[in-house]
Amino acid sequence: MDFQQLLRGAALRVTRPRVAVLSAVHTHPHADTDSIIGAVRRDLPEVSHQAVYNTLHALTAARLVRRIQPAGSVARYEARVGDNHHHIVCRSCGLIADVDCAVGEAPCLEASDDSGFSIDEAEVVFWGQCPACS
Amino acid sequence: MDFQQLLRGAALRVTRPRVAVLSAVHTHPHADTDSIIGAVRRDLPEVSHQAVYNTLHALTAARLVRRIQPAGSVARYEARVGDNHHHIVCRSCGLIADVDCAVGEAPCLEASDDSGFSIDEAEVVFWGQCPACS
DNA sequence: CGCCTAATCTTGACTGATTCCAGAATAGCG
DNA sequence: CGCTATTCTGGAATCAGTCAAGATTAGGCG
Repeated sequence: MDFQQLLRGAALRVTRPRVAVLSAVHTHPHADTDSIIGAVRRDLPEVSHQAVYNTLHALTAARLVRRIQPAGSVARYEARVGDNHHHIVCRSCGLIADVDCAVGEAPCLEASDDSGFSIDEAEVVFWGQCPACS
Repeated sequence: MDFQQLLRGAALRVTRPRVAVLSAVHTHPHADTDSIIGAVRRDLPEVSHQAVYNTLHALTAARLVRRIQPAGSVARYEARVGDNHHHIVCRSCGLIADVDCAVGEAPCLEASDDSGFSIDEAEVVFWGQCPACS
């Protein structure tokens, strides 16, 4: 995966921290910011946490990563973008798994009554117990 | 609405803070903890924030209220329980509206592949712009 | 190739929601 | 009415995330 190319394609400057963050998100799907900082520092021990926060925001805005945040969790990031898939979260250990969207493009569901809102996305989170916890 | 009865029915002790919190959640759907503290203190100016946090947890565990927390938001609470409805959240102002679930009982959706999880709930959050913001 | 400037990064303080804790108050049983 | 476990108060602590100022650097331009 050519991360430099991905960054350039999104009109983002190529810096070591950014490449490392993008790489870490690809390597660790659903990781929280702290884990990403840890992963990045294995390559670049000097990166500040602020640089990682900045980068994650920039990458999210550029749609190179997606931010997910199940209720009660800190922010997590994944590199799988553009396919509108959903997630299963384990109530016990917090493990997150991907679920393909059976319906297709976002928004994949119609609201029964949209209260006048213009809807652009339907986010689905399944809750339950993972195999290890049940 | 007889809040004392609701509390007793859930085997919870009836205290002034609890009645006030339960009442506030009924009166202010989707309110965050701070708003609830404010509403409660209109009746009981001396209530500690900790009592409100404790009570909200107890009420949530007893299923007398439901906790919702769209990504990027603080915890919010609503008294509408047991009907598995969903929510629309405005990306601009954070306004939340209820959406009836078209499908029925929880979990109202099947995951295409559950990865071995046992699923008990499918939470749907629609994202868009509310009438005022669009 | 090297300069220049805006974008990015480092450092460190700060915020705000939530939790933790110890001691005082109280609901509700007997 | 008194007892005890539960709940409440007050205050400190935690933790993710943000803010801000000054140093560094990517990448366009000559």
